[in-house]
Amino acid sequence: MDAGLTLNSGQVFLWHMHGRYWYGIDGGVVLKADDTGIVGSSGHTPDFFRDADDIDAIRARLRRDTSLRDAMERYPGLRITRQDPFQCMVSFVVSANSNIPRIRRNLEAICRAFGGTAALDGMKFRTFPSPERLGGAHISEVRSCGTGYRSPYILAAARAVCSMDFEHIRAMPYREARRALTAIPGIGNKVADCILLFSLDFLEAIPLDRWIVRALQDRYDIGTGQVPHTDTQYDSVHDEAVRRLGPHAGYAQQYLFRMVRDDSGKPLKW
DNA sequence: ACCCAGGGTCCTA
DNA sequence: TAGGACCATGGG
Repeated sequence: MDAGLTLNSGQVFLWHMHGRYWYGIDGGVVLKADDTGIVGSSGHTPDFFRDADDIDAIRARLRRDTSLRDAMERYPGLRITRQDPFQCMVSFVVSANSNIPRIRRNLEAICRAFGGTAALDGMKFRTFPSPERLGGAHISEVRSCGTGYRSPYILAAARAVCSMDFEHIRAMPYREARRALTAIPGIGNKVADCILLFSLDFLEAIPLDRWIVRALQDRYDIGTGQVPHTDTQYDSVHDEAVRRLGPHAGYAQQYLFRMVRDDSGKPLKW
């Protein structure tokens, strides 16, 4: 497992290197990681790097595809993360039409304004706020985190989560789970797929952003290369991609995303 | 002064 | 159901 690669692949935004370890916020706790996995925590220790997945079997299945074989050879240590669902939800609401350095700044501001504190290895951190704390904030307080027109969506998400059970969604069929999330204002299909893939164990979720839809068109002749604009278009592209890439298409998506970003001249920059 | 950023929503035909 | 405008903000 390559922690640096995984933590800098557009899945998480609140991780930093201190010394020879990575430290990151995952909900109410601080996690410590290296290439062996999670090696410390201020609280509980989740399966953040999805060690329970049979990664060899997943990679063997994906290797049947030429593009993915290339991507997996370039990024052998890349993994999907299993994040705190509420933090993941807010992260990708914030990500809409933004860029990674700014998403990171916005989320750090949210932790600073509303989050709790935790300590690990003698360092102090601000953790991610609870849904109740963030949902109880005033819109102007959220706006001061630099989140612009997404600010009311952040509040809507936090308040929705207060009367919602992520475990209930985790147990639903994929399409139904995605539907439950897109019922929340500010969460469309792409953001819902990020939440499902990165925090709720839906490995068939494929976040269809501008980069992935281009890659699916270029490499597989799936879709038009334009970002899907309606549910019908999104489902059509998603269904065809899963048919082509299999039930772990979410992993495939992450290898492709990393590769096309690196090859674009606009590599992921932290 | 432009254009773009891991989009979503609302309006129109 | 498909196409367009608009949305705040910061960087190149």
